[in-house]
Amino acid sequence: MDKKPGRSQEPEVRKGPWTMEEDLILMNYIGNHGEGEWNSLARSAGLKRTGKSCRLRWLNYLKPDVRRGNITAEEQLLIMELHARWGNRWSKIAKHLPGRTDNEIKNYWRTKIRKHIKEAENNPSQSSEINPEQTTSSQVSSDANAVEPCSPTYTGNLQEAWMGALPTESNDSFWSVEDLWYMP
DNA sequence: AATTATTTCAACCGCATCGCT
DNA sequence: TAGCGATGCGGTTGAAATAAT
Repeated sequence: MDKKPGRSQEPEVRKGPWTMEEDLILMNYIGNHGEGEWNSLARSAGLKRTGKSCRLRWLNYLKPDVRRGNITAEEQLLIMELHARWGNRWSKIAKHLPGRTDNEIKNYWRTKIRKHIKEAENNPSQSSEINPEQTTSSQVSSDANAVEPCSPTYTGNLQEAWMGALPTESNDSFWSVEDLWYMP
């Protein structure tokens, strides 16, 4: 797999949290060239990151149509329904939740829903709010069967795309992605 | 106010799959 | 068709944030 590109000199590879500067570089590069060919993208953009890392950062965080903020009750129901159907096929599930990433859904499941299941098991009388075994197919089944993933293709104007996709409750903590789009 | 425990989530890792030669 | 590189996916980790004591 991760083959060494050069035998003689090992390229420096950064790991860990992305800096604002790296985010900017990645966004600028993708804004100009589009996404894809992640390894060469990482090299050409001058990022000391692996292509994998760039892809993950873009898809899970920087991409304009990534929705941030709380999972809604509808989304939660949908996640439970789809998980009951497909199991841990997070990317498949994510395709039915526009703007949500597989990573986000996976994390959400592991933290919130599993916790509720555990609580429900310990306390069956209070388990009415969330019950993953009780699928609510009437609400979501038709939608789930129509597999129409939102198009990830590069449209050429990322900033417009981002503005259109801005969540209304985007008062998230720390510096946010929208801050980056307005940087010179 | 300080310390400890718990939760959250961004990012990494390894494996599987795909497409090209 | 085997070999190889690129990409995608799911599991896992660990640092930061938050809650509890």
